[in-house]
Amino acid sequence: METELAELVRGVSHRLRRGYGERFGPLGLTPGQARALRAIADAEPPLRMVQLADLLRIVPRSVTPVVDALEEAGLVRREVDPANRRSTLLVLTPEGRTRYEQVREARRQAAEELFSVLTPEQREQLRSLLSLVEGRSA
Amino acid sequence: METELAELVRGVSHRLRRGYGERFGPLGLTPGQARALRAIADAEPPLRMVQLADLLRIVPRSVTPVVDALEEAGLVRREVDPANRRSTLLVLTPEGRTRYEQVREARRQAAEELFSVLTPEQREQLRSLLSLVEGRSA
DNA sequence: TATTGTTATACTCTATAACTATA
DNA sequence: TATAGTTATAGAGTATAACAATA
Repeated sequence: METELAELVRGVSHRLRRGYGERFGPLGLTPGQARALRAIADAEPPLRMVQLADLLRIVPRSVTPVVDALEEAGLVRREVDPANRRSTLLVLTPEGRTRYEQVREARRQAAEELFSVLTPEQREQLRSLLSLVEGRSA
Repeated sequence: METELAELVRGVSHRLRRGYGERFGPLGLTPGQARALRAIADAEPPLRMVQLADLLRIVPRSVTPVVDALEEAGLVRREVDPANRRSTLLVLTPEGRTRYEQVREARRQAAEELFSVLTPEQREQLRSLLSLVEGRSA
């Protein structure tokens, strides 16, 4: 019973990831990079590396190559925090802003495709149940 | 809206995988190996490599290292299919059977821990909704 | 010619440990 | 001494391409 639930979660997550991969590929981004770009774009004021790690729930070391890729692609700039020279601020470039809009649309399409079989009420139900499992307020 | 759903699925799946990893570690298995062991143990008659790949929804090439690990651990034996010498049959050893029982209990515990916040009715609801998304009969 | 499985290789995501610069 | 980030390294999971053996 619980086992089957677990397998279903795994399956849906797998499909989701695959859908993202296919849609982000043409944008030159992996799902992880797209996710980081989104976090950086939504942040105000600019994020530091540790904060991004927290948001993505990965260790700071694992953030480095992700930001490296975004920086090489010209989407994000690293800036030294004037207030604390140990810290790095992550600033979106104009190209980054444009790409982010495309990422957002790609995400929307992938999620829409996957969850299109559900009615709005069912989606809300699913969202509520998963929120409970995630331990956030439903 | 759909985006948030997607993020929730991702988070729950991540927790699930982490829970499995912690519990399978002492058994000397990665989550992927445990999953393959389960498929092999449940199969009757014995699976061939391609069939296992199909069940796990990965390409045959990716099955090879998983089965390598299970065979090195003495849990599974590769046998040439007498009916088709190109094929490899995957046979569980007695140790494999024992380990599989432990894996099953570990899985059960991990899933129970994660979904314990839900009532039985809510679990059934969640299972039903995810089944719809997975495109199987709810 | 098609199928089964493997060798070789590579990429994504994530982790731990040790180090540098700064506080 | 503690914090922010990096270099170095590793392991899990997955993929494509080329190939051998068999059908």
